[in-house]
Amino acid sequence: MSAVDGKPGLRERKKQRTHAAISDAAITLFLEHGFNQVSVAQVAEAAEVSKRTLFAYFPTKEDLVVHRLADHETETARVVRDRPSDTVPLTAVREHFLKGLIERDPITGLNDHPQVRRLHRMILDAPSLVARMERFKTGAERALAQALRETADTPELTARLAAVQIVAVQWALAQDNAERLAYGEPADERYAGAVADAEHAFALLENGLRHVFM
Amino acid sequence: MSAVDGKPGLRERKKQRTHAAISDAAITLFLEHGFNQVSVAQVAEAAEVSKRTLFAYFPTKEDLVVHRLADHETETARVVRDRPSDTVPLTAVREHFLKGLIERDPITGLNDHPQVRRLHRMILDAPSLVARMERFKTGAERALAQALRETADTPELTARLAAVQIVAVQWALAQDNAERLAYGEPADERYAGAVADAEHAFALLENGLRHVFM
DNA sequence: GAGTAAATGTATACCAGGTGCAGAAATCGT
DNA sequence: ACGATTTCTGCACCTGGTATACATTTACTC
Repeated sequence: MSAVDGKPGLRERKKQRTHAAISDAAITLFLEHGFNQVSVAQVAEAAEVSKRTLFAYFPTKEDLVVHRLADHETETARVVRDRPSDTVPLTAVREHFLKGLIERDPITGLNDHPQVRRLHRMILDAPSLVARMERFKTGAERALAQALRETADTPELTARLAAVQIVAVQWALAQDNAERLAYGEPADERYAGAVADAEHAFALLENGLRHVFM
Repeated sequence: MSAVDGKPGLRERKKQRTHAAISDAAITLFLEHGFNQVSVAQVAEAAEVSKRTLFAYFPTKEDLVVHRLADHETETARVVRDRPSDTVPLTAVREHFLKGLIERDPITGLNDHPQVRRLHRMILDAPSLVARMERFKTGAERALAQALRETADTPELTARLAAVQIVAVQWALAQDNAERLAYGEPADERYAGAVADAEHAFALLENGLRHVFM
């Protein structure tokens, strides 16, 4: 058990290689033929691994795709936690999202690299993957609610309400961007609109729906 | 096709009876033994129907449970559409939700009848059912966004943003109520708190998160 | 460096949800 | 009552996922 060693040990390295091999084989096949058109058995064969081993690394077929986003699940929560002490949570989240737009972070929906777009399309075409993304969203809500409670000592319910609103809005923005790129609009061309929409959305979050309806 | 006849025809009636028989058998078995512990084959047998026929009526196992909520998917959208002309959408939704609390509408999470609570628990215990509920939520968002666009001519993106916020908040409120009832709190005792929380939540929607964090 | 315990991997058989198909049975219009 | 049309059924089949029992590899100890 060499946990803090510089050398992770052969076993560990081999595991990582296998993990990557399976994941790569999966993504490659899925992108080429579609998620539902490729069976896990085929993925296992392409990765030169038994089906059972595949399921030892990835609990479900969907995880073969979604595990790459695992870090993003707690991203917003982390942003809130790590914000400067003179910054209010919502501002930190907005700044982070705008930075994501600049960097064309795929999670903002504003990345038009063919790989990313094909991945996006693949997910939308597979209901089980869409469902998985929803679960992902729920996880983000929970993490954010906890971060709000702990760093802005927001009361329980308020934290949950704020969290679901913030996550839902970010998600909607990203979906809107991705949708437009899927339609063929280049990211660079969309950028200005994406920023404006984000500003609008976060202003809505801050000021409420009052101004919309009245 | 006798759609408006008094006589629906034998075929139609039989279909409805079969539909109900399958659904009832499913719910009964699921409540008794748990969703994952009962196979669709068992449901089919209990309903005296072939497995193939079962899937002709319900596309997936989850639908055996969720089809009962189908109407609720567009409920908020309907409320917005049918609101009096001098009422703003958010107000209509709030009033409707508060009315739901009074009536102990299960969708508000404030119904503590044993049947309802067991159903709720059953759903939470089955990941695939939870996933299905999320999809349900997404449907509600879309329907509401459209209603907002059409009856309050809210611009596309704004409508979507408002819709996801409203749906998310209602959902959070319902979940919070249901959670407390699951904990053993009687609905009548919870009622006052539920109303206060709902008012708080809708005020948040109206006035924004500004007052929370600043 | 040999030997052993622990961890990983494999083959095989199995279960459950879901679909395709061919034909039997019920319902409908006339 | 009769043919046309739906609906139901049984069966075989595919796929995702799991259990079991066994083989292989790695790591640790002396």
